[in-house]
Amino acid sequence: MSKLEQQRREKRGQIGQLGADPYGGRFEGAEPAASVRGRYTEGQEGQRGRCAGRIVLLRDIGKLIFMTLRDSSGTMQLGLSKKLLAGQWELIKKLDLGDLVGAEGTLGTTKTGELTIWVEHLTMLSKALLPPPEKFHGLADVDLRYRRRYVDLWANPEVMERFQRRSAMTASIRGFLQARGFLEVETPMMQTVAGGAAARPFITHHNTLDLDLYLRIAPELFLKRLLVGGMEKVFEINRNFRNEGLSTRHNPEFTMMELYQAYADYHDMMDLTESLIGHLIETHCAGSVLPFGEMEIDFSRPWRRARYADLLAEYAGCDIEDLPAVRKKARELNLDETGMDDAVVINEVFEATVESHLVPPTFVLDYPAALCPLTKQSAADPRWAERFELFAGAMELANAYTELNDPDVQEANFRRQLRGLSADETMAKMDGDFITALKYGMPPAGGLGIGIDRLIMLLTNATSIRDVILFPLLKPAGSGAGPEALPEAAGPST
RNA sequence: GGAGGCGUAGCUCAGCUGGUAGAGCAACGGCCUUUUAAGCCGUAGGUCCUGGGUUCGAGUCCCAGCGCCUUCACCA
Repeated sequence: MSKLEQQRREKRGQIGQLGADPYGGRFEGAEPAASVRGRYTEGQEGQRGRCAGRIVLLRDIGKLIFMTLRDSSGTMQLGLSKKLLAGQWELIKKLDLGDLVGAEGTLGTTKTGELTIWVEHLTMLSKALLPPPEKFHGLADVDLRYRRRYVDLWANPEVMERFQRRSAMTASIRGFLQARGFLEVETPMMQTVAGGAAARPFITHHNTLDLDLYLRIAPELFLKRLLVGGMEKVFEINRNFRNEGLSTRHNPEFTMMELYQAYADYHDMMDLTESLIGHLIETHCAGSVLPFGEMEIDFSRPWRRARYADLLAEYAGCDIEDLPAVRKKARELNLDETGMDDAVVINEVFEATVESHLVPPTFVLDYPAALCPLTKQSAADPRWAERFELFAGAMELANAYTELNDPDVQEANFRRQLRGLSADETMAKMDGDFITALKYGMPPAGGLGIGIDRLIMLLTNATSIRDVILFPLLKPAGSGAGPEALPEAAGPST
């Protein structure tokens, strides 16, 4: 145990001896600091304030102490005068940076104009045994910030603000969809067949049933069962799990919004996507041109809609129908195209040449049908699937299509995908019950998936997905994980 | 998994061609009733990520490992 912690433990004991509970209790009627600030009228006598929060700055001038209290809304200065608080002065002298306190008193300003609660009674709410990070630089070590997000959130106020904005934005998404008649549902996260996307799943096990289960990689096949069941507009916002590499754009568990609308198609989904994200930007962002790292992204509507084949011609310089030319381009890009399906080669070239250019929001539409086993082919030209992906900031943000509702074509697509692939790489595993559902008749429908974490990244200018996920996946730290590792505290599981 | 970078006091960081470990903040003692990164005087605080090796001598050089960051690979 560090010396600093020992000192704080001693103070905790002394606070108890002074008759105060170092861990406090119910503290009624605390008002957010920002709200007090908002209602304060200068010069008007008799205004009172009652706040609770963490001591983040402490200036002890002897018989007068100033503290800066932080709550989730902002900060409030406390002025503690020995004259006003003679009965509590010994207790007040035991307070440390990081402690949680409540305070009530009259509001006023200091001669430098800072709004201050001139405290008449102070309540001890919780003793911090560990010292907070440095007051000016905050917690800067990236590893520590993720591992101890509970410190990061108040040591770096912009972190708190970003997650508050994330919460407000997801609330807006729900409101937007509910206002349009979409029903929010929850479908299984543990599935016996991990379908609806091409990704390696996590495997878990149910003991009583002695059953291996997969954490879902997508909710798609269950949401479409609900279309069969008669829910005409459904959505789900929830976690997907993909057992793949980590990057600034990938976390193994991530939040996806998927929605399905009966009797619609991918053009409807494009319009819906544009108005949903446009609405979020209008509601939660300053203007429609947003900074993103080194980039600036102009979200002014309407957004560009470009055909996949046209973008390939524009940036790769080859005709999607001219397969030898596409393969030649692949070799120029150092892609090993031997043994690859034509459609896969095309997509590799697309990803290598086009995606990095898609900084302004761009709908890429009409994908090669072979890449889209769950998508309805274009009636006009079956080589293309009625699918789009939305890119912004050179990042894939959304994926949508006109849903395939022919059970026989769906089953054939599943079988084709299963062929020649190893079990853990299977692009879409056969889901017999899903085929059964389709045989009862699924309405023609448009479906849309939006990666919520990536959307929040773009709208809050976070270039790493870890900055929009409260607890991103990290390897367990070694012995240096924390001085507070308490192996003896591992009690029985609950 | 490959490549590059980083790991030093509770926190933020210095530490040169190898020569007994440094600062600021935080802490402790003292002074101070309008400070706001408060100020002044004094004191204390180290598994230099871990383990090997080279050397008279390693925070520094070499090897291996661990963790994080970036990037590539993987990735509907």
